[in-house]
Amino acid sequence: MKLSTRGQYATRALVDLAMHRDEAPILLKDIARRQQISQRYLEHLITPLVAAGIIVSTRGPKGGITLVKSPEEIRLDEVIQLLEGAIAPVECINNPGTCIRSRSCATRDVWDELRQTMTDFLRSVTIQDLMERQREKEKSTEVMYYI
Amino acid sequence: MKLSTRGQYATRALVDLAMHRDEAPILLKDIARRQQISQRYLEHLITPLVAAGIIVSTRGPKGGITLVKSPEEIRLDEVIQLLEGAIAPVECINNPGTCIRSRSCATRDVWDELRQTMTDFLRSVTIQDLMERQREKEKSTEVMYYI
DNA sequence: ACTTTGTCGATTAACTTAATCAACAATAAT
DNA sequence: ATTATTGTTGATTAAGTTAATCGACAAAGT
Repeated sequence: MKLSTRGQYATRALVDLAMHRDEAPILLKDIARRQQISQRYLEHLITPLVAAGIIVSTRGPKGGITLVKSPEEIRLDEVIQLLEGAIAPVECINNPGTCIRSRSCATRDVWDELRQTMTDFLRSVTIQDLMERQREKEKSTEVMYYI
Repeated sequence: MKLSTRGQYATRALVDLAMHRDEAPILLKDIARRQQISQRYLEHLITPLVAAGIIVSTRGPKGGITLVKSPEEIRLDEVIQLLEGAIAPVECINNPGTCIRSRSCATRDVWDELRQTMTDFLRSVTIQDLMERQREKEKSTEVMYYI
């Protein structure tokens, strides 16, 4: 019951992008360094975000990627769905055909309710929320050092 | 973000066991046939359930497995945890040491809230609930045939 | 031209999953 | 006692997935 690194990294990349929005476009290299993600790997995670119109990329010197959808409109369920495919705790939720028991299976109904619960939660969190939480965390850390 | 077949099959096996409780002990062979699970595979899935005291097994003729914990006391979060390990959408939830960002990572906090949301939902569902839902489904199916 | 920066498809090593198999242990029936 | 039945356990394996990495390429600014 794990999220792959694709969803995790893409989320971190988007928060990073939101936090440095005033310096856009941002280099993949910088996101990779700050978020400790392999740049080669990150390149592949960016593609679906561009395709979905969440970010745009510009090549060449002074290029990089830029957040175009506003952070409060980017919800985690969308990010996860884009990077990992449909949220579904079991295969038969998306493809009922893969199991002949689908129509009459009570456990399947419960997995579908679990899917709904997870989706509802993820939909309630935006990149804006994550950015604010991160700012808050960093502020606390400063205070900690101060003490 | 998938449950493995271990959790799915074990859940189905427990519901099957609850539905045939009056005929206990139940043969693994029969559960495997009714639930369309490989018997060889199922053998491995019942071990943790025995270890947790949810079922007991008796060998030899007239043997099989018997539910000893009552169905309304068996919660799905326990079943999933036993078969798949701790519920955690990302590795750093259980092992904060695997990622040095753990202490200062806002996304990690959100994954932990997701874990809590999932756990709460799974804890709210018991094998008894699933058994009743299954009975209800089978009743509806009969009516369907009737029409 | 040349450098910078993103894009894309192919490949790969490591890991996980979902089984399967064989040898074994316990128990009931005869 | 012997035999048939039933669960137990550890080893093995084929297939699939994950998390990268690599190289060749395309676009854009200087």
